[in-house]
Amino acid sequence: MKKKKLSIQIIYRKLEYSKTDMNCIETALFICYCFLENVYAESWCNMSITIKDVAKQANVSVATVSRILNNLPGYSDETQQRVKKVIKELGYQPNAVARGLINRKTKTIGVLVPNVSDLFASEVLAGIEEQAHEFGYSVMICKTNHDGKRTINYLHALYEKRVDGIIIVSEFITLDYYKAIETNNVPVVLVATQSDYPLPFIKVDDYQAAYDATTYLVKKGHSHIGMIAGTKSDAISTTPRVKGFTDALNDVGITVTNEMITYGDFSFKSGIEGMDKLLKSYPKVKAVFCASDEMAVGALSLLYKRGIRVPERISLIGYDNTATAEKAIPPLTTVAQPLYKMGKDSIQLLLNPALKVNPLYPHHIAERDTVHSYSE
Amino acid sequence: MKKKKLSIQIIYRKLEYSKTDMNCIETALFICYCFLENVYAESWCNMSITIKDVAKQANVSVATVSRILNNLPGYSDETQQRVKKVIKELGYQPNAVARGLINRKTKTIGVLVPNVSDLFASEVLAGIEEQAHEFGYSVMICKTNHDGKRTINYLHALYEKRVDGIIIVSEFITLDYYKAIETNNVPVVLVATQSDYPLPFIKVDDYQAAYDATTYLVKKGHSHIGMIAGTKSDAISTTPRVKGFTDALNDVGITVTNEMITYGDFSFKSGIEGMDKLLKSYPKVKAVFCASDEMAVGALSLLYKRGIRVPERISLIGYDNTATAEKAIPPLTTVAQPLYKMGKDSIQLLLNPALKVNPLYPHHIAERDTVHSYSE
DNA sequence: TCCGTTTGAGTAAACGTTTACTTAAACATA
DNA sequence: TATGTTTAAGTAAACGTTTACTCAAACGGA
Repeated sequence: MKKKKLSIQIIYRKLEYSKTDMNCIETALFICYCFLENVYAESWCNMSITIKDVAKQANVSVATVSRILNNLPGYSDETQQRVKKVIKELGYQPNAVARGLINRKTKTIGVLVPNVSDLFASEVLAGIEEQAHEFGYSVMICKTNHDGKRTINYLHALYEKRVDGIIIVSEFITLDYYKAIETNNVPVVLVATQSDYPLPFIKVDDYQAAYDATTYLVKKGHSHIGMIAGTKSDAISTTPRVKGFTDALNDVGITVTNEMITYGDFSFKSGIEGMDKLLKSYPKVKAVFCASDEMAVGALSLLYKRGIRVPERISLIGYDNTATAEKAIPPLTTVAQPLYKMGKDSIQLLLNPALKVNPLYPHHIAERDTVHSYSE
Repeated sequence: MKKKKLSIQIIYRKLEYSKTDMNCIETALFICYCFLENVYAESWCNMSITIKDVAKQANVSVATVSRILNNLPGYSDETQQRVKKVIKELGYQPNAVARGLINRKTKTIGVLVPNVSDLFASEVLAGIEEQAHEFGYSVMICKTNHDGKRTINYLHALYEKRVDGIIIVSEFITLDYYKAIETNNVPVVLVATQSDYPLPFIKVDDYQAAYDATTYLVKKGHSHIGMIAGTKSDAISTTPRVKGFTDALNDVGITVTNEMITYGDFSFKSGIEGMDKLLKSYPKVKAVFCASDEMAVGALSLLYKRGIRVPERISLIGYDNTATAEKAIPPLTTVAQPLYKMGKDSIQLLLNPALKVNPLYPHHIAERDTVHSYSE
């Protein structure tokens, strides 16, 4: 224990600095104690075992230990054995923070996602996590709640933490976001969204998928088809789907009117409301294309409550093929997106930008029991 | 561009080192180029703006800049203004890695969770993320898949990354895990699980909750009650619930036999199978207590397929009150756990271990439409 | 034998912060 | 006028790695 007189000035500074510490009161008291006892002890810092300790114990330089840890050449078998033994004995764990500082690589990637607790996002997330783990990366999640300010904050936090890449799921890229992305040159990949700014992305062809879903209904003999679309202002997930729906019907000679489309926000609740509105605005409706499984299940719920049989009276087709779809009663026919795979692949693309893949992922219709067929 | 002759030795070493690099081929080629051109350029390291640049630009020392950044005293208003202006102009972003190295705090916490894509875990996760964000922490997710080896790997990875705390959700703590937890002195909080090892936790009283759910059915006039339990070996989530179920029936004079209980794994599919088995082993069954909402929905599905009306013929009560419950048809009566709040509070407990809260969180029965009442 | 290469190391300078300690000037008090 | 305190800084040493460069010994070929 080193002894040293602490001057008033130093005590003052110490107290000021200690304010930034979480356990400020304890620290302050400890410092006061040190002052009174005229003792300056560094005993409160609990050092963990570093590469230096290993080096000392094994009688080699830190460079050698580092080389052994990183499988670089430059040591004899004997040295290696000795060092590895010491590492095990001391229970040495390398400090990834120090490593990150010098390597400028943190082996960490950040994920921005509107919501963690919905099945769409969490399925993508599961894929992301899986692939990241396989590549030895950790993933930081940031729940944006579709809040612009929050998103920008997260973006900055991720840059400060020096993540090696960022994945943005289902989020519209504003100019602000893009500016932040552009200035920090950290790779970004978009999943289930797309931007006019030049950013790599992975998503399904929403227009085509909507077109196909609608055509599917037509092929099953439907002609009075309505749509419960997503958030009206959403240029990524609503506009193309509405257009796909409209075009598909136009192409078979059906004119789409306003009464046939209602807008929600992709949620269960908005599915209930949307179905209710649709029933009023378009009473002849026999089949409904819902822009999300959640809304489809909401619709299902309302129809059940009203005693309207699905698919006998009204057919329903969803979008996403989340876990909800197969668990619905009756099981929901829906447009399937390969969410898990999209998540996995986004990591691949992020870590290997050279990899030029087709950003448009294949969709298909998962046929279950909510679409009635008149065709045979 | 500095010029310098590269010796063969150095080239050799450089090439060896570059193997550790992701883009090894490019690096190697670049080095070869340098060799051929007899040029040694450091141009490939893209430096970002550091505190030194700010200091230089503002004509102060780095210490002053640091103090300003951290709101510590020791500078005039004028200096502060000048420095802040420079910070903005240069777009300086502090390096959290360097900060973490010296502070031994990374403002990051790790979350171990069996699965990200189920509603139970993701609801807890949402709470965790929310509270962490409010406290200025980032969260790293680790999907364990209930795999012991993978979990240990994650634990080590988190320690290497020097997270400030770890939250473990729904995972049984093996001796191995505990050893890892014990040696690294990083705080840990358990959510929706519990251990014989002395670790703080937050969960619902499973025994009592199961007891209450069963009693609820009894009070509604049921006497032929079955149970679809979880994984048989699960001492945390199955044993107490089975015991609660058994005790509740015993207490009203009903003897519980093996045929009245079937075991699954909490999943939708196992709910289907469980219901099927139960129907055979205990044909008189009129009400079923399911140990998860997923299984309850599975049961619902099977009953629907068989044309068995819920709740008229068979009543169902679930467990968890995940989002599935309210979206089921009919909406599922279930035992509600405050998952989101448990997630939020786990962060509070982690960051403030002094906080001595009751680890047993309140449950209640969310009454919906799957339990028939004979009582009036 | 001489010279170039390989092997098995070591030394020390980064990486970008924070902060302990120092210092000079200004201010306050007796 | 001394003396002590406060203010507004600066200097330099950490933090725990990686790695550029150095070096001596061993080796190999002509």
